[in-house]
Amino acid sequence: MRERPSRLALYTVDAVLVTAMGSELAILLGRNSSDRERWSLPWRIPQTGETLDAAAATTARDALGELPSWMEQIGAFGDGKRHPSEADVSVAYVGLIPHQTASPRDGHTWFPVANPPLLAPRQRAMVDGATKTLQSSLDQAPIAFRLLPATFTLSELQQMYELLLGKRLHKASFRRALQAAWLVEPMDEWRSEGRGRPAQLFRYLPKKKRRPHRGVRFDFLYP
Amino acid sequence: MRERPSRLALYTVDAVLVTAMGSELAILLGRNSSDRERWSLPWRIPQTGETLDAAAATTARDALGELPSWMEQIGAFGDGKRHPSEADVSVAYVGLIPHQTASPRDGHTWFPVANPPLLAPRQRAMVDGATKTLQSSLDQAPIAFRLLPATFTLSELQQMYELLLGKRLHKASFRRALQAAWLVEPMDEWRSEGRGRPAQLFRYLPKKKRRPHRGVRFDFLYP
DNA sequence: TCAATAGTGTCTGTTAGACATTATGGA
DNA sequence: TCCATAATGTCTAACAGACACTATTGA
Repeated sequence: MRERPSRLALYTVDAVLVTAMGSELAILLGRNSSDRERWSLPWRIPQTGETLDAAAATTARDALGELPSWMEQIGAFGDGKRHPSEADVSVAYVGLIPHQTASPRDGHTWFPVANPPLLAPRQRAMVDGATKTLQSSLDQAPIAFRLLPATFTLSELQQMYELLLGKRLHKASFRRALQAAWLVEPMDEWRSEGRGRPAQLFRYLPKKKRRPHRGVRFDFLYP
Repeated sequence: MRERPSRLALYTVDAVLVTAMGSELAILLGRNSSDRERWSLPWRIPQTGETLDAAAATTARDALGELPSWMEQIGAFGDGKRHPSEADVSVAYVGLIPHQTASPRDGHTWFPVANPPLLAPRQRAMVDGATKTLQSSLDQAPIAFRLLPATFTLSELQQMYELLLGKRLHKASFRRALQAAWLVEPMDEWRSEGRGRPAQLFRYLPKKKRRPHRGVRFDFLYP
């Protein structure tokens, strides 16, 4: 059984590890150390001198056995909600796991992000924050690419975007925008998936390009 | 002199308070408590039971005498860099101050954000994070409006956007997009600024509108 | 052959930016 | 009057979405 956290630890680092399973996103949960009936996000009390980013990476590796293909801090959570540790504050990270190749360590399982088991309120907030972070940085960082294997079809890429955005996208528009962005390179491979014409495989290989200049957006509804 | 932080405090809450002074952004700094020759961001050790948001608000009020018109958490900073307190980690917030009406408390002064005095490395990173946060949520939240007084001209609003974005904007396009967003209401007042035709005053009053549906963007250059 | 999916060409309505023009005050 | 700024109308190129069509496989 995991050792009880020291009373001196006033903050933890928690990881929301996300992968795509079929047509939905999944997060990795482990058995709660104090109550084996319940589940919790992987977390860790940083060693002295350990950076936050390093602690998050270690947390992910301890739970998964491998490092996420992409990690980013979500923020600090601590609005009086309960946490498996006795820490006042938890610094949350979101991490992406490319395929579902990784075999979680003992006691860890993937759960659908839309329908997780009961979590401590603060961890519940972190999961919500993770999906929000992924959506909002979807067009600023290669989130979808980091959730896919090294080679993929354009339909798979579009489905990943649709999964992350929670809405359908227009096929021709999607491919036009993708081509203009110089992000993928076609391979000399095709993949046949049941019936229908086989799809060409691509890999993520961003090339130099001019910064897209967009106009101002006023996308907020209310204060 | 400010009391020395307790050795038990493992994290602080720091506030990056931003206002617009003329043609540049400014941040509020106070004298460092241990070395009066140096400057630092306002910060605070949260009381037990105090939420992070509440601690950030209190930090701002203690330094300014008033609450910011908008606050948001930037994230947790702690990559081994030094901080005026002995905390391992600092949770940073950015706050907006509408005009420069507020008179900072003793020992506090506004500094240009582009050219601040020497800061502790971790606080320097928080200031950079603050401008990045403002830029990236500029089209998701009424940042520019919260930096302006209650009534303003459209030129002032555009100049605020240009200041935050660091680039010039097209006047006609800016006003078209603004009108389509139903965010401002014209007043029955005009203001004459030196020569030229007087400008009509507006106030921020967002109205119901349909969510704008945008296509996918691939705005990142490299991994 | 039909069904299903990949991939592309064309059209159209919307929009961002360029440009020009009018409006209205102060010097 | 001239000049500076506000405010707006028109044109054009770019682009997003709709639609239709071709291409290529398995059943």
